Amino acid sequence: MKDYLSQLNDSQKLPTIHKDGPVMVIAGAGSGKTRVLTYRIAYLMEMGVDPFSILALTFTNKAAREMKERIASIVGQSEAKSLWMGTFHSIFARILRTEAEYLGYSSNFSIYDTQDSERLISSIIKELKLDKDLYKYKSIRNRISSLKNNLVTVKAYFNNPELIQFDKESRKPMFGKIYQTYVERCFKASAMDFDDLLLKTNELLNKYPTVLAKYQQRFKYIHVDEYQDTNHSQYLIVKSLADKFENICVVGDDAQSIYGFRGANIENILSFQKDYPSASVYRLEQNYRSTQNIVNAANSVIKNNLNKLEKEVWTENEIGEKIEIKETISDSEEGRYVASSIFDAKHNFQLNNNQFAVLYRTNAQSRSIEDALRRKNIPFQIFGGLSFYQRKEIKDVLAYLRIIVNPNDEESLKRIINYPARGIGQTTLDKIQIFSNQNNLTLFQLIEKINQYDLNINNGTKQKLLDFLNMIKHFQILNENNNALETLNEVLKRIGIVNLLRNDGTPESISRVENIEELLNGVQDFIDGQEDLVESKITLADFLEDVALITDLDKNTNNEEPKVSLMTIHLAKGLEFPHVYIVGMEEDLFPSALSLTTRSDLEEERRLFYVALTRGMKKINLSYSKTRYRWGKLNDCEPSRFIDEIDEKYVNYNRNKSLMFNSDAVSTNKLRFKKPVLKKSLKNLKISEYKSSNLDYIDINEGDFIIHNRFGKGEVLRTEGFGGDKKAEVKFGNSGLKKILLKFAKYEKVIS
DNA sequence: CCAGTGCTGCTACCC
DNA sequence: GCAGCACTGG
Repeated sequence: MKDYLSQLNDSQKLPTIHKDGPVMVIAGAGSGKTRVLTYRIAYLMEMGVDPFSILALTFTNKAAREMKERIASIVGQSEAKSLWMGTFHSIFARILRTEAEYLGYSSNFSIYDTQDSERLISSIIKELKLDKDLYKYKSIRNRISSLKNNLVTVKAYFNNPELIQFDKESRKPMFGKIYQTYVERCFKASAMDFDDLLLKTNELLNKYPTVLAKYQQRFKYIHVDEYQDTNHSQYLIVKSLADKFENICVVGDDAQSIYGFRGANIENILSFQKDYPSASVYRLEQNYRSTQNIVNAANSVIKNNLNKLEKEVWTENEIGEKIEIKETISDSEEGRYVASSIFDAKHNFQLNNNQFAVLYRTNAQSRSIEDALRRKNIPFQIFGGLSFYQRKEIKDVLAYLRIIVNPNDEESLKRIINYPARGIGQTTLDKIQIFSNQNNLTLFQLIEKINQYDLNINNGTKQKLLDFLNMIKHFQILNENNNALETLNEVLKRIGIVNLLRNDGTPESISRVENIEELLNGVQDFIDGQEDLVESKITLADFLEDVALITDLDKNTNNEEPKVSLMTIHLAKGLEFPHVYIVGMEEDLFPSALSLTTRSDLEEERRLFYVALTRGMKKINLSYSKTRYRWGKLNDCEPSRFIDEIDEKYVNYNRNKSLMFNSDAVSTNKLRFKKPVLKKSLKNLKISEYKSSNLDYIDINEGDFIIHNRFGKGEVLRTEGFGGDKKAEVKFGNSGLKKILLKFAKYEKVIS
């Protein structure tokens, strides 16, 4: 039973069997920190600690699941099941549902995702008649988020002259009002955003000593993984929970702190010893993951940071291959380079696709890689970006489910009250929204009593509102007696969204139908995964909770064919791959242009590069391109400064070779701009300029044939107007008769 | 009321 | 390059 301890080296063993008191483990990349955490928890259980009193906070749900499985293999399935293990957000959402009443919430509260918050903020800005160019909803949301993560409530904000002054100076004096309205609206809708899950937990623990005592007593042993990435709000939660027993074990690596932008505070790890003077600090410095070349290269990079804990990561692994650096002339050539390099390595060394990962700084970069991999028939999987649950059709369907569980969920209601269209338009919506805000009713409550109020809405429309309401109520009753899958099926049948999309027939709507089918599978999977639950019925609320806090990494890919992984470096944290391609190694991209103003931001970018390098086990390929399309525009690029920071002993630099025999840049441009444009430098030409300089429309006349970029080939039946106003009525083979304004249309004339 | 179209602004990362 | 929004004519 105890032989798992023999799988640990001496420095891993010490924190593993250090049972009581505060423990900090500084764990270099690839040094086996997950192993320490897993075995430590297993060890505690063997020492007789009740699994119900062990809390482990991980960075992703996937990490929690995997850790649980490994613990289960040591101590047994049923014991491991009782552990409290998950992300901050999912653990505390669970606690908040149990204790919701303390905060004036009901336990069925909705969780607003970023988009829900943004939409709400947008509508508040509109409602307060503020200039939307000055009050940008995204930056307002970011500011609200960062205030919440620092526990600055609305009240605290208005008590703080400095904050108010700051917003005045940045010409947003009404920020406080927006913040206040936002918080009120969330509360009214019985909704919490992501930051609330932490903020309200703090509120719960601070204001209600009995609740605090209850959870302090329950969680006798607390573990926090990736401690360097906790923000102030998370830090305070952990601190108050651990205050009674001080059995707290945090694991992290300051060199891998990469979430400063969302409020993570690297100081949390740097000052652990101040918080717990009796803390034992252990260091894991032996890397088991990567070759010597990779470890040394990563060390040579991170050396450039000033703000760090001293440690030297080393390895006994083979020396390994040098890091390959490749220069390409365009982003599409970079894609082809990656694809053919993977192709060659696969065939030369008999490797599987899942041994490769392509990492990038921004999601937008995946495109050129995807194209190239597709052309080479290499299966791949993209993580992140627009995730499944953020797609429009999925959010629409989920909005119905959310309304069933929480009818006051305003963002969901606004989303679906007229989708699929049922004759409730903007005018009506405006009327009921204004009235509901003035009378402190939710939209749902207002519609219930719509006949009691004079809202200047005609009877036909009133009836439509009531029909909608009754449909939702019907779903609610249905949901009481059925499980999540049955309810979802009935909802889909009743709203007819699938047929609506099918009839549309466009490729997009077909893929939307597929996504909805996928959602059904997802519900089925969820139910299957919980079949051992005591209650036989899996409720919609359970499913929604899971969905709200799920991430792209969490999806189950076990039984599929092996694929190359594409993801941002942020997402790759904690993962490892034998072969890693880091693309887009260019100034202003990586390091990001926005990070260049302060030293600390630049250091965070460097840590990000450190994380990227240390994902690799066997081989790393870096690439940068001399030109790249960004925001639809071609830009010149310089190689990243980070390339030069790698000690040259560990690299092979493939510079400039491609320039001599590759005319890729020109051919790329030809592809992008279908017609040659004379006299203008191709490089800085915007697409929009090109569109408006479409001079061909003069030549189109009755009887001509054209090829339109969307409608395909068609015959011009007649024309009207002159010059820029000239329009043509065209009969298209596929799309029928269309009238197009020639100046703006994208088409070519067929020369017979 | 609503679908279709053109315009705008954005993108750095995520629970 | 694209999503989301505002505007317009039916």
